[in-house]
Amino acid sequence: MKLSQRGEYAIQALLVLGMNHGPEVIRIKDIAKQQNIPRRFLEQILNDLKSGGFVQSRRGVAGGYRLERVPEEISLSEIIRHIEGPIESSASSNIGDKKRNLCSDEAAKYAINFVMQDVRSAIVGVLEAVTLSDLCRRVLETQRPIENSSDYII
Amino acid sequence: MKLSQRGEYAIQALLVLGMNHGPEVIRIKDIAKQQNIPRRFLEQILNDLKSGGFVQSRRGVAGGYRLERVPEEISLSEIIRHIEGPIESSASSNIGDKKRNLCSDEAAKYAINFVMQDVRSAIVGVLEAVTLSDLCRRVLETQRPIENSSDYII
DNA sequence: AGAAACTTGACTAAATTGATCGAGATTATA
DNA sequence: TATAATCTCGATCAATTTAGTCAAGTTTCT
Repeated sequence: MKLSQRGEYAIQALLVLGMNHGPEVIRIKDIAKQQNIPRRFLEQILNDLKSGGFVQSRRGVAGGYRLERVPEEISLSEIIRHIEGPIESSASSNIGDKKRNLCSDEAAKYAINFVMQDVRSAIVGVLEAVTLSDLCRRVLETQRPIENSSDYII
Repeated sequence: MKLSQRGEYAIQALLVLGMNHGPEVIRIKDIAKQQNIPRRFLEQILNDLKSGGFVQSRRGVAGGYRLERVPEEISLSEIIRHIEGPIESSASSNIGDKKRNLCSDEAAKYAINFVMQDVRSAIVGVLEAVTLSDLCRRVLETQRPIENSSDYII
């Protein structure tokens, strides 16, 4: 399971918007600079996120982007599903559930697909449980240095 | 998580060898025909599986392939890891565990990567638990029709 | 009016994937 | 020993996907 560059950029951008969640918008340029994402590419991605209902945009001079929903209600699975395409489905063959009279390659594919469904469920299970807000919290923890103990203040 | 064609073919081929596990070898040609896999492509794949220690080969007129290990001891995770490359790793960035003084794009990537590690663990967890022999059993169940009940025998 | 920003759709380049091919090496067997 | 059948190895090719760029447009603030 590898996240595409596009997917990673999308989450990074949402993370920036999540960290600065509020009424004001943030410019593409600033997100691109802060996260080191090619600006033109990011334009595409944000546009895509907009059509997915994740962000709102404002045009014109004071324009930019903001989240359309609160970070607590955006799960990673939604984001990835929208950017990378459906995680589940991709049922390699369109063998329904008949489970009978399959020639041997169909039988093999069916068995393989069965396991892959379990894999996909496991993936979704993890991603479903993580929200944008969870990610933001983790970023905060990461960025904020020690500051809690063992600093000798005379 | 999508299995590449190559990966699916590899498992199909191993499945054929697993279903016919024994001292005799099976020809590429037959596997290709039975599973409807392009022969030349399958040659590549079986060669790769050989270098991975999954199958043995015999050259010459009565040549072919057989499993190198018993199907009970070959897990899907091993197969996929060998064919598709490492599932875990792929740590997008080489940020160790320092977790301090990261600029904001590194902090974001770090947080994302953290979740993706969970995803990979979940994937491996599922695949680790399924052996080639499990898959063979499922194929048998699929292929063998009803025959157990509700067939009125006068 | 003009500058700053998002919007849209086409376009290109590089990487990956799926597949094919030819020539070689090995081995049973007639 | 000749030969046909089979695996082996490396190159090559075409299609697809991915990453990224660009130009021309629309909107909005001042």
